[in-house]
Amino acid sequence: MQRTTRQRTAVAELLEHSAEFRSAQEVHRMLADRGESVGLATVYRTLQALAEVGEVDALRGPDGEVRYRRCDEQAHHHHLVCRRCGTAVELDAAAVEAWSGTIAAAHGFTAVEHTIELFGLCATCSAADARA
Amino acid sequence: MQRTTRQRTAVAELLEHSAEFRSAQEVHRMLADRGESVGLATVYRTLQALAEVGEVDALRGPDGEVRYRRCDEQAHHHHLVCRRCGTAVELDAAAVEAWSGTIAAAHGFTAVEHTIELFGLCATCSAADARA
DNA sequence: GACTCAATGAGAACGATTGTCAAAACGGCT
DNA sequence: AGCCGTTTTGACAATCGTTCTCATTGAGTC
Ligand SMILES: [Zn+2]
Ligand SMILES: [Zn+2]
Ligand SMILES: [Zn+2]
Ligand SMILES: [Zn+2]
Repeated sequence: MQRTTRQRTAVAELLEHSAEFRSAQEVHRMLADRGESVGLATVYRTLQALAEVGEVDALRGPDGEVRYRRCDEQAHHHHLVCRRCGTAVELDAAAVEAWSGTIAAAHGFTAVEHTIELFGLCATCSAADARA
Repeated sequence: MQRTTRQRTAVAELLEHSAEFRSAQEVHRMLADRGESVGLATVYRTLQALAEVGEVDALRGPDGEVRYRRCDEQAHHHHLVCRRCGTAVELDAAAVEAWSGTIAAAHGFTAVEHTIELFGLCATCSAADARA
């Protein structure tokens, strides 16, 4: 049976209060800074578990690192993510979904999945950039 | 100045005759098997260079590996890729392009880029799977 | 052929992620 | 509270893709 441990609680807690996408390494470091140190391997395991259950969303950034975040929307959706600070906007892309399904079928592909994410600089980070 | 070497020719040549997305590691192995051995570092450098110039398209598969392939379409486009054999279909997604641009602007994001790729099993691989 | 400088490649270094396994900690039970 | 079987943890090693280093090689030029 699934047990409730200090570590799992700490990780879930952190994501709960974070609006940005965070990598396992970041979570690990942030918890350490906060004095709630959790083993790196455990952070990875916990995040993956949460993602599998659908508790959190996972996506691979342009740099190849996988990032996680707890989304409001439970259903399938995509994101517009700030590549600087990780802030994300949840997108409902019904039109795009339909498009991908149709295209795939038209080419005889099965078991189709898709990766649709938008990366940019959020308003805040854009402003900061302009000032610099 | 850019020099023409046996290695660069070999890599370009291989991509030229391959319809599938190939990773650097795969290219390196394939060349070795074919007797045209090229250093791994060189393969990486060459593929990246080709990608930068737009000679080939690069995309990161679900497993995190970057794959390259020479596409017919020179303009910006996306793909429907077989996650088994790497075969790819080039997609013209004007509608999706417009969508991503509009969405991004609506949220105040700048310098927006997008990742839009579809992965599945091509007709051939689907059939092979069913038989097994 | 001689010279110069880009290119190569073997191997080390890297950074993210996964595997290992003995020790620590839950949770149910008494 | 104390026991116990099972789950979890975490320090550390191992993987894996990719990048870096730097001595050696070779393309292009005269
Ligand atoms: Zn930002
Ligand atoms: Zn979708
Ligand atoms: Zn296939
Ligand atoms: Zn596009």
